Parts: sequence; C-alpha cells; structure tokens
Amino acid sequence: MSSYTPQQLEPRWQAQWQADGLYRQVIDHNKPKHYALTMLPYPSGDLHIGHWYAMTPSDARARYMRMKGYNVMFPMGFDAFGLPAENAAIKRNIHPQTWTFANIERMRGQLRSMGAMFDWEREAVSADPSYYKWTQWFFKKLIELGLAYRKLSAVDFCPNCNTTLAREQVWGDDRHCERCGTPVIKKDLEQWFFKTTDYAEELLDFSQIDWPERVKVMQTNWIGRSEGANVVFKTEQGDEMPIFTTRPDTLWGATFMVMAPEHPLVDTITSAEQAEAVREYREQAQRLTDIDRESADREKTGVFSGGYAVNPVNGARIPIWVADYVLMGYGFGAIMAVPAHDQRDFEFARKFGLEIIPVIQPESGALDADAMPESYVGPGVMVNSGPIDGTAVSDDKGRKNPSIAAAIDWLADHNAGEEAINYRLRDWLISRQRYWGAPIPVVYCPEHGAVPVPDEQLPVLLPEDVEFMPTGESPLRFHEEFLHTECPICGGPAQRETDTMDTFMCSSWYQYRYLSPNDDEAPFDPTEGAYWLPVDQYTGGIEHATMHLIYTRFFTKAMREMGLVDFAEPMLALHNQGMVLGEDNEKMSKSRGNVVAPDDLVQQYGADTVRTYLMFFTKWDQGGPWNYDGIKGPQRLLLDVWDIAQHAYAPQKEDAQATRNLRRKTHQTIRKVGQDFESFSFNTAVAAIMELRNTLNDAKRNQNVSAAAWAEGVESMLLLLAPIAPHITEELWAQRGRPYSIHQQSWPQWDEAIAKEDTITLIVQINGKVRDRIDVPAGTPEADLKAAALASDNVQKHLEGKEPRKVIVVKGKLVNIVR
RNA sequence: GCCGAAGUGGCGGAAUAGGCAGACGCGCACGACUCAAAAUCGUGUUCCUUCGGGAGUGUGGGUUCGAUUCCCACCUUCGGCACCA
Repeated sequence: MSSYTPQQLEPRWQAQWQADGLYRQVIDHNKPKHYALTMLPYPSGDLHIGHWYAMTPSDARARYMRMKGYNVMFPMGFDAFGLPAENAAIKRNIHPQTWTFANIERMRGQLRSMGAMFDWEREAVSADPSYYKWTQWFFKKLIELGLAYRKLSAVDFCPNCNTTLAREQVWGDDRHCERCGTPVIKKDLEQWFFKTTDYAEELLDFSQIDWPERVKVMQTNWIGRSEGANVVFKTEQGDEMPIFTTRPDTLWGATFMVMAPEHPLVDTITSAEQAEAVREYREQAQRLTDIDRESADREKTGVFSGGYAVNPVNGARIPIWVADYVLMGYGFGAIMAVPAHDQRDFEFARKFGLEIIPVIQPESGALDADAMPESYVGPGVMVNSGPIDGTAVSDDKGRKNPSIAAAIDWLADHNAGEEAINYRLRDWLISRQRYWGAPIPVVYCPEHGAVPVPDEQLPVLLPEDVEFMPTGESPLRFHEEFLHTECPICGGPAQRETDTMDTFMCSSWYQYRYLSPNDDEAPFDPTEGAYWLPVDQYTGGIEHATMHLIYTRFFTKAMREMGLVDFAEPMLALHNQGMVLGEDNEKMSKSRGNVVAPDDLVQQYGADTVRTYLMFFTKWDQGGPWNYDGIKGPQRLLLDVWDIAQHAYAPQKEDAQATRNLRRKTHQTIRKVGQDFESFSFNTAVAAIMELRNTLNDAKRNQNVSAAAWAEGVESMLLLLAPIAPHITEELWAQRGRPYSIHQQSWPQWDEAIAKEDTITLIVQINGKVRDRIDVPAGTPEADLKAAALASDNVQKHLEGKEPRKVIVVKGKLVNIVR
C-alpha cells in the first residue's frame, strides 16, 4: 500500500493523457455529439479560484457526458484583447503583446494543473492575427449586410478607460463604467455601430433555448419592448413631428408637446420671444450629467418654445415645450403630453399651469381636472375623445386594450399614424479608442469615404511600435505609418480607421473558431460546424447576461444571414454558476487581501481535492464565501477512497444482509449521482459519494460483505468520482488492474431491483406528531400498516382508550391517526 | 416605483407532484491511540426540558388529517430595470 501523493501522481497522469491524446476531440459519426463550452478567460496573469470554480464543474459535467456515450468537445481559449494589457503597458512599460502572451503561457500551465479534458489542439487566442483576421472579416460582412454603420451621436465615454462604451457596458443608477466603476460622460463622436436593434424582436424569443429564467428576464428587460403607435403631429411651420406613444387612446387628451433639448427641430419652432430662454435652458441641460437628468425624483424643468403643433386627431393647437425629461435616445425624442393620464406629464402641467383634459372616465365617476391629485392610469371608458368615445379601457397593453385598438384603427383609417413597437435596446457601439484590440478594417478616402479593406489585405495588423498614452484617442492615430495608406478604390492617399473593436466582438464568435482554429480559408470549417454546432451546453457567470450573451445571439443571427450557419441560437442550454467570495464574504480583491490562490491549494492538497471541494462546498448556481477548513471534508474523502481502493479485502464473517445493504447503497448512489450531474447539483453528487464511502468503510471494518459486492462498490465509486477527481481515480483504476483509461469507461448502470429498499420505517403520527417508528417490509398492504400503527404501545397510550376519529395511511410512508 | 431570486442548527448546505426537518460535510464536545501534540479512529452534536415531553425552516394569518413545500399579507437581503413616453 502506498500513500496518496497527488503532487506526484497528478502531473504524471496529465503527461500520460497528453501523450496518448486522450482528450483529442474529433468528429465521430458513430456517436452523438455534445459541445460543452465554458466562458473563456481573459489572460489577466493568474488563474484565480473563480476560474476554477467556473471551469472544474463544467469539466466534470463534460466528462460525465463523455462516459454517458457522447462524443464531447470541450475547448478552451483566451479572450486576449483588452484594456488591462494596455494599462500594464502604460504603468510598467511592458508591451501589451508581451504581457498578454506571457500571461497566456503561464495560464496554460495553470489550466493544465486542473486536469480538465480541454482539447488544446482546438485552442483559440483572439489577439492572434490568425484569429482577428476573421474578426475583421466579420466586421466587413456586417457592413455588407447593412448591419454595421457609422454615425455621429452623443455616446457614453469612460474618462478613466479613455474610450467610448456600448450602452450595455454602462451600469447602475450612477451610470458607471462596467470595467472600472468610473461614472461615464457624454461625448459627441462619430462611431461604428452594429444594428442589434434589427433583431430586437427575435432576441425576445427564447423558445428555442433552455436558458435560466433570470437571464431571459434580464434580456427581456434590457430589450424593453413597448407596444403603441407612431403619430405624426405637424408644427405650425409645417414640419412633421412624429412621436411614439403607448397610449394612442389618450391622443384626444394631449394638451401640449415636449421635445428633448437636443431635438433637431427645436431651433425651427422656437419663437423670437422665447429664443433666449430656450437657448439658456439647452445650455443648462447640456451641463447636467446623465445621472442628474435621468433621476426620476428630480423636479421637472422645462421652457416654452413659443411654437405650436397641431393634434392630428382633432386639429387642436397645442404648445410645444422643451424639457429634459424627454430623452433624445428613445422613440423620436419628442412626446405628446397627456397630463390627465401620465404622471410625468401631470407633474409638468401642474408646475407650469398647463391645461389638463381627462379622456378616461373611471368607474367611480368623472375626473375633475382641477382637483385631481395625480394622473389617472387605470381602466374605465373613453370620454371627450370624439370617434372613440364610449370605448372600454382595460389595464392591458397594446391592442389587447379595446381603447388602444380603436385609436390605432382610427389613426390608420385617417392616415395620421400607425401601430408601432418601440424598443429600449440601442445599437451596439463597437468603436474603442484603444490600441490593444482588433483594428477596424476601414480606410477613409477624401474621394470615396469609408472604404472597407479588401479581403486579401486582411488582417489589418496592429503595429507593435506605438506610444501608449491615455489621451482619449487611439494610440494608432499617432502612428504615421499605420495611419497613412492608400484608398483601395482609387489608390489615392487615405487614412486608416484608428479605433479598434470592442473585445466583446471577438468573444461573440469564439465558439465557432474552436472548430478549426488554424483555418486560413474561413472563420471555421463547415464540415466541423455541421457536426459540432450549435453549442449544447454553455456555462459561465451571470454578469454577461445583457452583454456577451446578447451580442453572441445577435452575431449568430447575423451569421445565419451570411449563410454560415442554419440555426438562430448559438447555445441551446445555459447554466450560470455563482461567485466564490473571500472568507470575509466580500468580493475577492488584492486590495482586500482575501484572495484565494489555487496554485497554493493545488500544491498543498492536489487538484483533485480542490476540484472536489469546489463542487461540494455550496450549490454551484449560488456560490458563496470560501472556507479554508471546509476543504478537509473532500480531502478526507479522497484519502479514504485511496485506502479503500487499495485495501486487500477478504471477508471474515460474510453476512447476506450486509452484502445486500452495500449493493443497495452502491446502486442507489449510481442512480443519485447520475441524476445530480444531469441537474448540475454537484454538491449533492459529492455528498452521495461520501455516503457510499461511509458504507464501504463500515464494510471494511466489519469484513462482512462478499468480495464481489465489495469490488462492485469500490469500482462504482471510482467511476462515479472519475469526472470530479480525474487523477486519483485513474491511478486507483490502474492499480486495480482495470483497463486504461477510466475516462473511457461507460458510466455505471444501476439495477432498480437492487436499489430498492426492502424494509421501510413506517412513521406513526397522532394528529400530525410523530409518536412511533416501526420497521415493516416494503410493500406491506395498507390495512396491515394501519393495524401495526394502532398496535403500537405509544399510540395506545396517547389514544387513552378512545377510538380514533380517522386514520390516514400513506402507503410506504406513514400512518396519521386523528384523535 | 416596477420585475425577479432568496431567507432552514455555530457554519456551508440537504429534503418541496404536501408526509421522519436538518442528508453530507465543516466546526465543536467527549473518549481511544500518544510522554505530549498533530493526524487518525469511535461516540455525540437544532433549541428548551421538571426527561413525561415541548418548541422549531424570516414574521403574522389561511387551506389541510398533515405545510420548509400551497395561498394571502408583511419584514429583510441580494440582483435587474427605471422620467423609456
């Protein structure tokens, strides 16, 4: 018998597996495929415990699927472009490329120490020119499809990261940068966008995918669909002034209009008398940050423009106000205001003494415009509304509400508007004023404008010799050689685009690059794609719910338009893990000093123990604070497994009942662990294996089970543990003379007859309180259960000679006697 | 404000087509081994108790023979959205 030394055994098996290509994952049409994917890491320098927490259960489940008979692909790569590399360059004068690729090298080694079944021949690195060539190619394809465009607009800019951000990367009430937490500011810049909004409706359809409810709700909120109508008002100057409203039924109650301060028509409609006031108001609005402007509790401000609009439903002449509670970025940047039935408009009208006309009459009677304390938003019946008077108003949204349906029909009949749907989702801003990203493959020619770089010139390589200075402009702008080029159309002098792409662009299609990471002809090999795609099981953190997970869905839909794939959803199933916190229950960070280093743990306990603990210590979806003492449980488990599997078992006083009990436990455990792997309940799977260990320990001590039952128990335990602790199980499997490799064995099967309990503990209750427990054979008829319960001494005592009023018998479980 | 998730021993967590609350583990206590300690092994471990029992899954109600599980109201924590027309 040897002692368990994972520090020696684990690297030995890792080398063996690699030498044998045990985890090479190639097309095999004889087996069903399973594409398991876990979110790829950013090469920040060290693999931290959070990576282990995300990856090892994903690996265990991929291994389980493999043992279940699937041909499993489980690749790994690096999301290698991004800001930290550039910040390191600025701070420590290391080139981002050097820094990044050194980190990748280091993390590869750390990932190997995990013993995961990654197929390293499928590795993809997004900062490698052979990868970003195709990121650039996709950019061009999106232009061709009309899904990428350049626009000047007020965009979110992080003054700390010195770059613009997508709307999705601006978080929280204070509108801070998702990366660094700095509040963002607005800047007017010409930037590249992807038309994610084209797919707003399709992105709301989750019927093809099995994703967590939470993610679906978050994406649904994010996309923010509203049903209503577009209605065209006309200004007195004759300009069309379209607005969007979810309540077209209240059009007859519109008493004024409001334009956002940035609205292009503001100058046209403003009267000479009001010009100065409007100018002042606009300047003041510009000075306010978004945080101030968008806080709902702030008192409404605004100014009369002096202009008027005509309500198309009744010809009413109503004043146009300018106010910052209307946002330029949503709808048309202008609204009709119906103070009687919208709280925001109501507050505005009361403050500025504007007219209020109720058009919905609640059941309780007519509203009094002068007395109402707040707007009325409930159901009722339409009044003061000409053609739709008398129509019922329900609480429903859109056409389901009879009054809204009537209004929409009226608008369509009179050519005044049409049914419309508006989304909160904005197009994806992908330009970044940073160096360490994939260059946007576009050239600007004075003659031909923005011209995409021809395919044969891809990739547009990042030059290495650049100055890293956080100027708010891309460092590439100051690189003369890069900047100056020729127009692909006329050959005349032209300038390159110097912004790079959002790194979320790189990670939007990485699951496809794994199929053929060295392919120079296409982003991925269609033969590989036909077999492996789409991803069957995706795992990763919830923090990407409205970023990466929306982008990659958009990307796949665009790839469908490109004819590259024939499906609409990139990942059929998704499971989110939680987060490991420090022992102090806080997010791990160097500054807090609560970081758990997996390398040290592996050194001390071995990777198998770390893996087992990470799967055991909490529910995976939930995460929680790390606890250094807790790892002793899994450590003892593996030490016991080591002793049990090496034990030269010889029965002394063989007992049929003990043998039966062990076999039952073995088969019950096989059943339980399989169920738990299916449902990602890894903590209870490990607990079940611990129970089997306990039963085997009893048998070992008592030497009273048959040799066959012992061997069955031990080897089943090794097989069940193999996905969780791949090294120790491989070693013990080999030591027991079983065929290499344990990871190529079939998942064990259970026999229901053996797993079945043959006695049950009957619970005897009186008025719902447990008064006795009686062991009876499984399958005892109800009448006998009842008789046994009534015969109990304790029951007789509590009944005090009285007849029970009622006896409830639950077969195989309990008897409840109602006194 | 709106939407969603969650509240169970000292701790992490089990158990919900309504049926033994606390699986498994950590920790702790006692015992064994040891000169001693660690490790290991064994026993115990929700609380209260006059040792008969009683109380107990955030709080208060309800349905039921029976509720951690279902219903209503509320409290707390976390997450998302929020002047989105």
